[in-house]
Amino acid sequence: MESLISYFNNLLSLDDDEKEAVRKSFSEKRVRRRQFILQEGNICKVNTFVVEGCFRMYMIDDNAKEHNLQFAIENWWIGDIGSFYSEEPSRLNIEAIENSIILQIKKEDQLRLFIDYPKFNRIFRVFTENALISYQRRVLQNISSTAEERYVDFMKRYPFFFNRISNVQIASFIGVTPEFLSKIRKNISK
Amino acid sequence: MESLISYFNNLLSLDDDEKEAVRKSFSEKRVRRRQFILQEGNICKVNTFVVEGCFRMYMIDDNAKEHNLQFAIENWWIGDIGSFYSEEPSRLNIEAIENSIILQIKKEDQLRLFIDYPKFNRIFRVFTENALISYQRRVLQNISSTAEERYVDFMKRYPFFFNRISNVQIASFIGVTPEFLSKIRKNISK
DNA sequence: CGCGACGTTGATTTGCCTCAACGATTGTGG
DNA sequence: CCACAATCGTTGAGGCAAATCAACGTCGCG
Repeated sequence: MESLISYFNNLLSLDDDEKEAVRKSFSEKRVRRRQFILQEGNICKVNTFVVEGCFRMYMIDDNAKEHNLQFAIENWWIGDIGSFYSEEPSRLNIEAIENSIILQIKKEDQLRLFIDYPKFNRIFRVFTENALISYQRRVLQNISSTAEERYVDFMKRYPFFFNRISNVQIASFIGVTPEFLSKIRKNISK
Repeated sequence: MESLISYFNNLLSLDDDEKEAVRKSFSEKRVRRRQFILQEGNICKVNTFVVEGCFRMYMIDDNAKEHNLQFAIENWWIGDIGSFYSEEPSRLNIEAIENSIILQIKKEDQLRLFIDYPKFNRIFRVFTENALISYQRRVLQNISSTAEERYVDFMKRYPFFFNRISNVQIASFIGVTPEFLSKIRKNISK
């Protein structure tokens, strides 16, 4: 829990009331590798902060293929924000890649936090802006780069995923097959 | 200006003070077709609301090819949010596709608005969330759909762009060449 | 009028996928 | 602790989606 407090505190310092509100609003949970915290068809009712561990969020398409939209490790947020706000069933799945510890807040508690402590409005606005910026960059990259360029950029941008996320998962994230990623890697290593 | 007031008012009703603050914070501008409101290398210092007209935001890649990241028409926002917040030079261009009328707010005025009238924090948070959701969907679509599926979805989602944005621009948005889009259209019309 | 953007078509090339096979590693249950 | 299954990473042959390049008619605009 204290890791979340200090995460917030780094963005915008919190007073004791606000810290206490955070402690009351979030609840801790442990999940094992391969467990799901969201499955397709369900409404995403919580926003999740990763204290320890690793997750992937992905969609299954009509041909039963999985496409990773996002990973999340320590101090990252994860959730289907579309389903969370619209309260419609999600098309996404969120699965633990490692045994993990998370902190979750329910929608109503988050809204309450925004009303009672406006500071969190600002914090979450900034957080959403940063996510938006990174998705924008990714759209641009998808429509303008080759698979090799996307892979090189991925490794440069997220070096800490090395040895933590398999190449199968990385391939799915950058939008190629594992076989082709293998050929890319072979090609680069020369 | 009143179109912006009623845009805000629809999301979260404004009192007279807040309306006045909006009038003071934004300034109106007219731009002609082919004029730029942001060019690569400059810092994006303003957030823009389109009152009338149409814009496209695009990147030029190393092979001098243009890639449209976003369009904006009446009641849409446009700007390079990454450059706006980081104050680093933008890699994007924003060009008027039609003669247009816009309302712009400078970064410092927007921050002031957030501080003086917290309601705008919430409004802009919601606006950013919606943008994030749509970029997420686009990333997923780019890594999971064929060009034809992306085109069909584009036309269904944005039917009001029909006859307003050329196929060259649409092709660039969905990430294909104009020649291939032409073949897709031929194929669909059967 | 003439020029430049647009939309289209065809021929060719290429980036990436599909399918099949294999050894190496990991994990799991008996 | 071993045996077996499952997942992973890799390689190769063949195929398909989309890019490239070139050409041409149309249209709006200066």
